Amino acid sequence: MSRSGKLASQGEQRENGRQQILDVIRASEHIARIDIAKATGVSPATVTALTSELLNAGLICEVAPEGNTEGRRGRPRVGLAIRGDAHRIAGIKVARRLISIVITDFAGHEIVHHELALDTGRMPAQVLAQEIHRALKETCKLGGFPIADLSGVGLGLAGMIDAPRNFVYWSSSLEERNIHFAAVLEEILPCPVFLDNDANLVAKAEHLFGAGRNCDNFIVITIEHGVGMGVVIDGKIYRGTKGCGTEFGHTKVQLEGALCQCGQRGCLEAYVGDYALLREANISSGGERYQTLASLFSAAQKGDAMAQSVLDRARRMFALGLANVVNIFDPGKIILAGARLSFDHLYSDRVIDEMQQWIVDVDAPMPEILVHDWGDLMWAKGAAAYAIEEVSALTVKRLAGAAG
Amino acid sequence: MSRSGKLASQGEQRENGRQQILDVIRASEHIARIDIAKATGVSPATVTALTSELLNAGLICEVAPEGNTEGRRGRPRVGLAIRGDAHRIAGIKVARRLISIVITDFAGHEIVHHELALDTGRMPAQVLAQEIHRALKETCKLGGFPIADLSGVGLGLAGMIDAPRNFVYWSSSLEERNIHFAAVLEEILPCPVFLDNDANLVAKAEHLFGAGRNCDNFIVITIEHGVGMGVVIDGKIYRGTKGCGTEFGHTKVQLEGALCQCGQRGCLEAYVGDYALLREANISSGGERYQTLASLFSAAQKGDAMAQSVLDRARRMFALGLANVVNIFDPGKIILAGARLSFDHLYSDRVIDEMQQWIVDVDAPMPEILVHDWGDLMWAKGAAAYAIEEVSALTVKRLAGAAG
DNA sequence: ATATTTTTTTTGCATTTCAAATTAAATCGT
DNA sequence: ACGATTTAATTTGAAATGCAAAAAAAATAT
Repeated sequence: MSRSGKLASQGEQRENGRQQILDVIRASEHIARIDIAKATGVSPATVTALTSELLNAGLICEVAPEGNTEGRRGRPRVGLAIRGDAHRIAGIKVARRLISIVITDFAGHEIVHHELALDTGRMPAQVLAQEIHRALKETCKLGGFPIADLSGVGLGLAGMIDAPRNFVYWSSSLEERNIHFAAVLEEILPCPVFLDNDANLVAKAEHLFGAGRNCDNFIVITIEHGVGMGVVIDGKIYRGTKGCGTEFGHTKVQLEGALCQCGQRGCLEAYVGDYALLREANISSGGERYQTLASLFSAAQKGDAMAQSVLDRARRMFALGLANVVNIFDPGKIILAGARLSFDHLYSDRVIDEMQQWIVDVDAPMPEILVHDWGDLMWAKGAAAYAIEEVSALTVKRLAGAAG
Repeated sequence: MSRSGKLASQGEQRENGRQQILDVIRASEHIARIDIAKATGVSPATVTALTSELLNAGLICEVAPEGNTEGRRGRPRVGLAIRGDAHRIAGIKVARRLISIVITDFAGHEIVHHELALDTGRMPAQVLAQEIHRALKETCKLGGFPIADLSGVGLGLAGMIDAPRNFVYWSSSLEERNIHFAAVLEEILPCPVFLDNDANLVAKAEHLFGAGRNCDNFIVITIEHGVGMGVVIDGKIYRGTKGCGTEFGHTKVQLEGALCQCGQRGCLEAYVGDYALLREANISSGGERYQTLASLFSAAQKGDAMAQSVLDRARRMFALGLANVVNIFDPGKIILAGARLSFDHLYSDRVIDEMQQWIVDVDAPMPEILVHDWGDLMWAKGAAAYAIEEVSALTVKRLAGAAG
């Protein structure tokens, strides 16, 4: 039922207002109170009241008015911005044999980053927690502040994760299944830990700081070892009922198709993932000719028909998967995120053309499709973005409790 | 951004409260004020205030307290229910050569229904509007009241429809493309018209009156001539950015696959739709052996290997499509809606088993999958459900404007 | 009859938002 | 230079709204 909002009790309402204004400020670097009022529909009087609370709490600060201050009549507008010093936030991504960490301020600006090799890919929760703790301490040392300064840690793991519950169904980095890993970490870290699937984290980062900044309905496709998807609907990550969300990489694109690393058959990932490409190419060539994607690409460019056909199939399968996503979600925007190198073969005009041909046709423009190349720290930054949002919410909530 | 609600201005807030309470009452036939308070978290004082407004407006009425009134101490609870007399609502479904109409009261109880043949399947908007007007007048006559008594009309069309804008991109019943068909109808009808895709309407009906009554996250799959899907997320129909939503039937399940009536290849519908089954069976048997689905089914039951294989493939494709929906949406419940007969072959333990095998695995229960057989009037009832909800919202909004 | 229990309504208060008025801080015009 | 004008931010006062607590209502239990 319920077409629009619920009735909110006074406290909640105020909390919502504060959070909403904080969000608007974060979405635009600098913004004057009058523009906050216009953007939110809240009256200027209320904006003044709410922003002064946020100022008091130290979450935002006044800055010089934006750009063309000259030539404007009237009282000059005062810019408001997130106060970076308010909090230090860590974002952590645990990959197969690597921990990447970014520490940012509350405005999302990077303070320091660090990477650390892991001996093994999969380990017990206690051990991984210790490794993370160690890596985090090292990173803080690099930044020149104690670990106790951190207000929150965001952590991205590959696997099936119920983020609202901070619960890991399964992760390729952990030996245990069904474990509250955030709780394990919180025992040795001095601040709250927020856990999520890595594709969702990238979506969060795009929404807070990236190509989705002024868009509340979009989809992020991540291509790394596997294929992931993060779905933002009405400004929120869509996670489904179990909280573990949207398994684009394991949607089936072929009945009884290729074997996937998840053990099932016909998964999209089993056609477009890097391991899948190499496997297919080596089977077709009857040997171990290709050790890296790069060698496969160059063979194709040199005209090797077999290499071309392997990449070709991957491209078409990817276009098909994307078309299905468009047919099902009708998103406003699709962001392909990842290290450009690893999916150059999957992003070309031919993919777009093929995809278009499979999209149910209406007389309306196709969703915008764009590539956002973040580099190696993409995942860690996403984790930081998530933690920033959660710490924001916590702080605002605490504000609501304390101040009147 | 914005994790939870927005700040609502006073009027909106009250409107939300009224709407929320009306929704709770509708969801439970009878309910006492104290239980509304418990269900919504609103204080009893406010529930009294809001319900008295709704009573004054004539939208709800007091009824005898529910069941076991004996043996309970204390002041007896007074049941509240939707006042059926408040409005008369029509739900209309235009199928290929048939208009079905249901007229219900405001509580969703059927008053009268009627069906009318159409000479042609596709026609100009003006002509279809006249036909609908005529059919509606006849139906009202059957019910013994003038057409002017109607407060709202819900209309379901097959095709691509942007419901919030009441806009038809394309419909198999209309010659025109890109037309505001609701506006055409409203010129000759005495009440507002609400237009939607038929699968969404069924989802709305399930949510208001059916198997989704106490569930805010579920998916409805409809199987008729084609295959449709309605997605309910957080209690609202998900429609995507163009408003034309979720084209499950045209997701691609096979690269370069079977030809679909939409002109594209590999659509799910082209494997499981009734026309697709007959086509495939007749091609395989090299003739025109099967005129109806029933004959194909009976051939399969008698052991005809070819017929079995056609049905078998449909079943597996359907399981694959369902699995993808589960992998992508992770819904709490899946409702297969339609005339049972037409998809008995698609609903069996084997489908569930195959589907399960393709669902990404977590240690959590599968979504509940259930069949809801509505009979022929399913679509029209769905249209009525939609109109009831919209008329509710309009009335509550008007209340907010008028009363204080 | 009186006490007890439970639901509903009333009362009074605290909060909150907004419109309108006011103040603040700049440029424009002469 | 100095008032007029313009625009932004703040203050003020009024209206609304939701809730806790108290009161009233309506039943059963003793």
